[in-house]
Amino acid sequence: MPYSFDKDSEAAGLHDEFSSLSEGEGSGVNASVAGRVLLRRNQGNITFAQMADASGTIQLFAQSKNTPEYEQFTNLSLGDWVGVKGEVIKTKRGELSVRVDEWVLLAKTQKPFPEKWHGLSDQDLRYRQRWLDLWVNRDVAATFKDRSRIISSLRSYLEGQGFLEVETPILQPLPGGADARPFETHHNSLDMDMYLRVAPELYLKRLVVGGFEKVFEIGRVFRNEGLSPRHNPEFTMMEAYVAYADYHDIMELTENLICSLAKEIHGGLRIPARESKSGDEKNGEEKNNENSEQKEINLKTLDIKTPWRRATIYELVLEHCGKEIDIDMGAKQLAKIAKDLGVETESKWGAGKLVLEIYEKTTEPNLVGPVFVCDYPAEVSPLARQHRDKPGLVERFELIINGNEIANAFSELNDSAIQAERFSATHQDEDEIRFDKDYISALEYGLPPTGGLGIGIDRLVMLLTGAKSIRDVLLFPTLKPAQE
RNA sequence: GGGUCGCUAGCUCAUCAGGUAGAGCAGGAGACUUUUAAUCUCAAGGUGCUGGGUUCGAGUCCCAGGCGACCCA
Repeated sequence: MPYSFDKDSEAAGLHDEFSSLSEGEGSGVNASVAGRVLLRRNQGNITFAQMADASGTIQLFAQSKNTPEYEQFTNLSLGDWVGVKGEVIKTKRGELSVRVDEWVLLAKTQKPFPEKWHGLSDQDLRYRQRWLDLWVNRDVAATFKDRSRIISSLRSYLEGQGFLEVETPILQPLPGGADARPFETHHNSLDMDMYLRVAPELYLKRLVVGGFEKVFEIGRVFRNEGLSPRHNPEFTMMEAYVAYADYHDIMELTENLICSLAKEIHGGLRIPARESKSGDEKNGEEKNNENSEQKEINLKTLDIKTPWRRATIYELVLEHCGKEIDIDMGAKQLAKIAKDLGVETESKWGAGKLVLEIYEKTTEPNLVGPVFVCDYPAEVSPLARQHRDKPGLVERFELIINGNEIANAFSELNDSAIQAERFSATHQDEDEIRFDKDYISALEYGLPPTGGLGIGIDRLVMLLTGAKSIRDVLLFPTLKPAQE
């Protein structure tokens, strides 16, 4: 079999170029295409095959009288790779085709391809044999093309804003920057334990200390936690830091960035909307009794027109539960309010944790957004800077769109002494592994006022493509090995 | 970690109440000169996720385990 093939046309390109041919007409133009045979219909001295390449599908039209080795062509298996050269024609039934004047088998499939009509639907097999899923379920391939476009647009947007893209350590001596369980590993020749990063945050801020005023990183982070439709142990994070900026500036950056991506992917600010996970369950049952067209209508779009709402946790909780809460109330009173609202609490929790828990349990699940949820308790935000007006709070926001947490950001804490205290106050039960002396030392050299932003790329892709599970935006989601 | 559902031919699915499994497509052989999931004929294809148990007899019932999906923590 050949080592290369001289392909000059893509399936989709041929459809664009020759759509105006009329039935039975030849274009007089020769094309060479290559791809996989996905369907074959033998008809005596004539054979039709549907061939797919990365761009789409095109019909191949072979005839015994002018297709060399016609017999072998009629014996092609579904899944075989072929290269074909011939005139672009439209058949009597109006199907654009490449007439097989020359052809070559490029690779043979040794295993049967999935069924041509029902395809591959077993989720397990689809994830484990993604190479088949990509051919058989073409919308899967489309999602990953969108993912690539989103990341590429994100990168060029930030570069256009003057950001410098950097790479920081994935192997870290201390797992910092997020409250998550790390994966542990060991470096043999240094004979030291190391951790796969849970976030790049602390290194990126070191770089702002180093004078890079606008930096960002897109990279894999690892969290040793459970799997779910929204969690994978390794996922992709984008973090960006802007010197001299505060969280208000970051809200603007975030809004502009995401709108620019939505326009790139959808041509506007209407994005696919999923039914929110809570509350719709019962309605869903009623809807299921109706026909499937009704379901289609339920696939709404969400208009993310700007400006996006900015509201504090306290305003939002008041709106959704009618309860006023405040960080000044103290743990006792907040615990009582939590109890009234049916939120379970633990006695060791402080006021900040209680506020967060009340918000997360009663209010967050009902938010659709886009909304910037602002001003978290300091107690649960050890890397964010204290609020300029309100003691006990920090200048931090999370962005909710379509019921999903898309971004987390703050005015960065740049006071080394306060940061040292926060490190000590959190994770008391985990020894000193979270106390990053080296980072404190960097802060002692002076971090200018800085705004930072983190966006989970997988969730962003889910948002923009309408994917229901994170596994649908990861080519190879984490799975247990199949039984041998 | 808990609950629910699933696992039968390469793929997609059947098998009613327990009686040693059936179809479509794919793969093989053949027919057919414009098909669109082409059609038609013929033959072949199975360690029923694994391991135990109940039973004369288990894909089916029971227990344990594996993997996956969804929900909950």
